Amino acid sequence: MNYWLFKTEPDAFGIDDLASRPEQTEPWDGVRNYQARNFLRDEVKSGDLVFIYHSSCKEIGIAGLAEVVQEGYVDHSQFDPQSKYYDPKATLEKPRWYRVDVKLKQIFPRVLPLKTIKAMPEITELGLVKKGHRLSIMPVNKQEFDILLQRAS
DNA sequence: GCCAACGTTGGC
DNA sequence: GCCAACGTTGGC
Repeated sequence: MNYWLFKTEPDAFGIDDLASRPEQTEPWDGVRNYQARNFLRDEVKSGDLVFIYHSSCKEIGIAGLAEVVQEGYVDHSQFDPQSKYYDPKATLEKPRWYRVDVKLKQIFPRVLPLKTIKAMPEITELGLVKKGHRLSIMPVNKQEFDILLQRAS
């Protein structure tokens, strides 16, 4: 089992949107970054646990926990000219972009702020606190996942 | 394949 | 709105 952190902008789609339809799964689509794509296509597996991270908003930080319920499959928005995620270079034979479905597990009592995470001496490997912090899908190692989960709960 | 120019992300 | 830190594009 692997652990991940997915970013989202809550003004567009946040943890409350995940929560509003608890019986359904939500597609994590629109990821258009190759490194993140590789994770979604090859490494994110059913049953993996995912921190939901809110970015570009008032309360920046980890807002809750979700579980992967459908692992990597082709993101069809890449073929749709009407979609803002349309990619003219993608073809049905050679799709470029993939997505997964997740289901909400838990909303944390309060958002665990980025500031707090950065101040935690145990958290050194997490992509958020390292240089290349712009990736929208990033792995979290088990040790740091456990520490963050405990701190957030 | 190099790299300058340009675009995007995302915290502040 | 600023700007650092990337990622992507395209000419050569």
